[in-house]
Amino acid sequence: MDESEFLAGYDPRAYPAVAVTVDVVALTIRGGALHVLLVQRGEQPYAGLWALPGGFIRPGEDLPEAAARELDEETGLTGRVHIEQLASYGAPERDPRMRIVSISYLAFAPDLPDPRAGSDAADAAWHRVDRLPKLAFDHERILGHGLERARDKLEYTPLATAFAGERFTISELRAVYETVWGVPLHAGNFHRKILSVPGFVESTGETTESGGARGGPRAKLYRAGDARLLHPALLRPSREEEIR
Amino acid sequence: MDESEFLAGYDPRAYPAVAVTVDVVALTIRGGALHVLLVQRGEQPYAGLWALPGGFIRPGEDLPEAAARELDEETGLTGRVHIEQLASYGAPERDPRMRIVSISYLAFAPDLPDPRAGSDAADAAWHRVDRLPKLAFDHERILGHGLERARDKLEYTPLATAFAGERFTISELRAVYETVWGVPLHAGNFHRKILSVPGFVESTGETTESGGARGGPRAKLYRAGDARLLHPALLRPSREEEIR
DNA sequence: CTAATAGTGTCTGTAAGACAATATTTT
DNA sequence: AAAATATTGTCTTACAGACACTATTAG
Repeated sequence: MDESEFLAGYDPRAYPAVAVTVDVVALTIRGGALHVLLVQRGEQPYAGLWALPGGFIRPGEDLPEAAARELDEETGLTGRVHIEQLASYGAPERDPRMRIVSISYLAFAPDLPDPRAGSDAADAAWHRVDRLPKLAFDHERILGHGLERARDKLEYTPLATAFAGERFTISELRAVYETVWGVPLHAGNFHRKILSVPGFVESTGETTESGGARGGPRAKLYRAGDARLLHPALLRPSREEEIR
Repeated sequence: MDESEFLAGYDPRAYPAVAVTVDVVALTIRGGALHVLLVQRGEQPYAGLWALPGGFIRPGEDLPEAAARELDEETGLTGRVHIEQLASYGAPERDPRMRIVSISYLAFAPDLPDPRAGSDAADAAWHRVDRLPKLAFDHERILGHGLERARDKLEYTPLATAFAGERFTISELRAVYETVWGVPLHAGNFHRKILSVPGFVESTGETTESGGARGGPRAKLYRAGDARLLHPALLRPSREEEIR
C-alpha cells in the first residue's frame, strides 16, 4: 500500500482496534521515603508482577476523569490529590495482547492510609521508589518519567505543599524536598528562602503543640499560599551530570 | 453496570472503537514572526477550517514515528527537526465522528520552505501565531499548550538553537528569544549571558560575510553547543500575572 | 559622514550559600 | 545539663539588568 492510498482511504475502523488506557504514577512520602502506589497483577500477561494502577478509559469519560477514577479505586481517595498529565506511551509491542496506547498521569498526595485492593488486582501497596520490585510492561520507564517530573516541579511550583498536610512546618516542607531530591538541604538557608518567595506559604499564626521528638522549640505552622509558580525558584543543588 | 462488573469483565473490544491520532504543533520563525504549520481541511467535519497536521497512527508504528511521518508528509522534512511529545487530549466529544484520543507533538524547525499540501488537505501553510484563522476541533487549545511549552523551554534548554540555522550569530539567537517571548531583550546583556552559559553555543571561528543590512560590524558565527540544559537558565523578564 | 550594530566594561541590587549565633524545647 | 531544632544574622560570591563605551560596517 502506498502513501496516497493511505491518505485517501485510511479508515481506522478497518484496522484492529487500538485500546486506550490511563496509568497513574501516584507518589507520596511515608516515613521519610518517597513511595509509589503499585498493584500486583492477578492475570496474564505479567501475572504476579507489580504495575502502576490503571485501566481502560470508558465511553463518555474524559482522560483526567479516568485517571482520577483509577486512583480512587485503589486508594479510596477523591479530593485532596493533585493530579496532572504526565506523558503517553504507544510502542506497538508494549502490551503483548493488543495495541494499547497509555496516557499516564502523575498524582501527589500527603501521607495516606494503606490502599485497598481493587478486585482486578491481587494486591495494592505503597512501595519505596528506591526498592522497587520488577514492574510489568514499560511501567518502570513511566515511573522514571514521573519521578523526573516531580523533581523538576518542586523547583518552580509549590508542589511540595501537596505532599504535606493541610498545615505544616518549614521543617516538614524541607523534609519533602530532601526526600524527593535525595539531598540534604541547609536548614537555615532553606527557611529564609521559603519565607522570601511570595505566596509559597502563609502563616496560620499557630505553632506545633510540642517541640521536635529529640528536642528543639515549637515550630510555626503554615499553610499553602496562593502562588502557582515560585519566583525566584528553588533550584536544586548543581547537577553537573544532567547539563551535558 | 456497577464497579465490580467493570473490573471483572471489562473488555475494550466490546465497546465502540477508540481511534488514536497524532497532531503536530510545528513552529518556525519566518520574517521575525512565530509561525505554526496548519492544513486546511478538505472534508467534514470542520471542512474549510484550518487544523494542525495529524492523522491516525498506523499498525506497527510508534507514536513519535507517526508524528515524524505526519510532519514529513506536509513539509517534506526528515531530519533537522527537533520533535517532542506535548500532551494528549481525549475529551469524549472532541471529534463529532467518534471517540478520538490525540497525542500531540511539538516540533521546532529553522526557517523552512513553504509546505506542500498532502492529498487529504486542501492546502497547507505557515500561519503567524498572532494572526490565526479559526481552527478545527480543540486545536486552538493544543496550539496554546504548545506555545506555552516552547516559551518555557527557551528558558532552561538550548531549544532556541533549533530555530536557528546550522550556524548563527548571537543577534539571530536573540531574535529567536524576542520573537517567541514577544519581548525586546537588551542586546549587550543578552550577548554576555549567552557566552557565559557553558555549552550553549560554541564558536566556529568564522564571521558573517558582511555587516548587518543597516550597518554594523561583522558578527561572529556560532553553532549549538553540547549542553542539554542551560545553567544558569535564561529567565524571562518578570511575569507577575503568571505567578498567582 | 551618519546611523546602526557587535561586542565589552562597569556599577548596582538581588539572591544563593557558607557559617555563626541565639532561643526554645526534649530527654 | 546536654543535645537537638527553629529561627535569625552576617558575610561572600554570583548573576541579572541598567547603562555607557568602543569598534566596525552599510549607505
